Amino acid sequence: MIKDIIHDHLINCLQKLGISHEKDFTVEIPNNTEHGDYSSNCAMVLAKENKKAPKSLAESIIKELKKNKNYKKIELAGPGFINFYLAPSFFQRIFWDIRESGENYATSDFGLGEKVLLEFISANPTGPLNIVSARAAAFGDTLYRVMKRVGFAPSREFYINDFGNQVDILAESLELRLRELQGDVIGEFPYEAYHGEYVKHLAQKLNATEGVRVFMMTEKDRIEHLKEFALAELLEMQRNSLENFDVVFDGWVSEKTLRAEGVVEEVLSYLYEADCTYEKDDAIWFASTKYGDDKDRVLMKSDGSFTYFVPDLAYHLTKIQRGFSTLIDIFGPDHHGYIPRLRAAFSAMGYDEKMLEIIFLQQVNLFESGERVKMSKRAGKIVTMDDLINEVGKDAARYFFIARKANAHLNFDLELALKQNNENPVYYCQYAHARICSIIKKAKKDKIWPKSFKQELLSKLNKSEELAIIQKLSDLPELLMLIAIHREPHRLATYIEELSAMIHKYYARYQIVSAKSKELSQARLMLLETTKQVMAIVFNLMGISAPEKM
RNA sequence: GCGCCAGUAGCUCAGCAGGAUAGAGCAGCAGCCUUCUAAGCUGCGGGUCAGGGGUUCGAAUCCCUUCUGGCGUGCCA
Repeated sequence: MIKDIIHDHLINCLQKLGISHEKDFTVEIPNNTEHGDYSSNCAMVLAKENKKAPKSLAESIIKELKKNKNYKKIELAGPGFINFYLAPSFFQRIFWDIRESGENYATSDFGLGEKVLLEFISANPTGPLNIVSARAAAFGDTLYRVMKRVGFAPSREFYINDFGNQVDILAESLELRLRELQGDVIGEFPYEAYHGEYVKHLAQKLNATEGVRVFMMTEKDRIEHLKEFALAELLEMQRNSLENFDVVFDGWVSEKTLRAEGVVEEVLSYLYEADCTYEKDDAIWFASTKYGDDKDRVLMKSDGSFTYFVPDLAYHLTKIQRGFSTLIDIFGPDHHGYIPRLRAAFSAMGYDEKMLEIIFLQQVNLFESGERVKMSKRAGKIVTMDDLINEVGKDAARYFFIARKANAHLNFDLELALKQNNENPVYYCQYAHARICSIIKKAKKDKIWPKSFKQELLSKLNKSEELAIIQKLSDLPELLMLIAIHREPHRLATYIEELSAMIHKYYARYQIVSAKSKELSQARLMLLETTKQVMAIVFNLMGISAPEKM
């Protein structure tokens, strides 16, 4: 990476000059192009420890730096910045490296194979996935893809909450719908029950295959049977929705199975050993306040059943037991009260709570015609993930979900996502890719596309727009590392928009295919071909398609 | 009340973990298709970075505080 190369040069010079460099300094791309291609603050940062004025320090560093031919110009500017203007040949060499890397460009072993578990969605299996789940799916999956590319060993998991109250209510709701179908008068549908149409559909399906036989079972067997049926159906439904969204999980972990395997008891015994449990009001409590929570939490309710917390904690324990050293939970906006107790339990069991990392996704508001679309889960009036994908398509949905940072509310404009014009950033970016494809097609038709691009063509790429595109391409490896470290996939969207803008402008300003000389055309085609490849890499990370034509 | 998150152009949002004159898209106005896709490009206007204090060479960015909005504060999940 260019920044690293410059940073290394600087360190070299500092050592040669005997300048102490305890403090870290940076090399960055200035936001003002008049400040060079790259800029370093090293003279200002190191001034104090060397007891020199920033400017005089900078002057001696620059004198030494100028011996290197990679730079066209090096300037001292402002309060002591060192600004670097790179020689075109330097950019051209960088570009050639990017080309040679091909599809492997911007892969690295940066993550050192660290096992990271990404848990996301983990919605109740009691209905279709909603749009917050869709956001979580896009976010989690893209983060996964980026982390994998830069050398982590990430894994995606979905925790199935297939035990307990909600599932019981689901079974009861199904039973009522079934009885309805068989002509029973059931009166008003209970408030707490699941009102969604999908329950009726399940009932119809079951009625068609099993009919009255369901009611010949004992009540206990019947409820179990209904539960199993509904869970299997709904899980399949959720899995399908996710597949349509190009999100595939590496593991689906069932709460019910965990309970059967005894992990829950294991967790309880650890908490008990840590001497942080007690009994009160017929319930068993976890003294989480000992570890920073603001109130103690119930582990076992007075009716003898566990709270949601205990099996979930057991699940987290299995993550550690399976060798994951970083556990990332991607939660919806309504769970942050839950974190202190999870952390407290980690501490109590002797694990470093820093292993546990929580990312909160804020809520999603749908807008249509400038009006907020109101949703009500209780009344079964929700816009589901499937609805959204059917309406705006996978590409637009994934793009818009990724384009916002996690902890910001997301206003999803349905009309905008549907627009096939310049107002819609998804199309803007995909169009840039399609444009390149069509230029390449034309070049092949006009027979100026070479069998292979010769390295000598590089010197033809010297327009400022061309060098800027190369610089942008060269940013990607570092960007992916930053995205992985800071868990910020939204930066992919910013990147692809900037790159796309550069391509559209380049297209408008320069003739590619019928440029004055064949060599010049080929040089530009070479640049575009590589840009296309880099764009495809980014689109793939975002899980959206890279269309050849639009 | 307490806790978490947010507040940047008319709107939707970036801002590279402290850098130089705060950016982009949309909306508004004015232009550009006999030429590789006009789903594009060019130009113009638009800001008390919610307010106030602090830290330092330097703050939208870090600390404190006030205000506004969202969410949470179950023996629900």
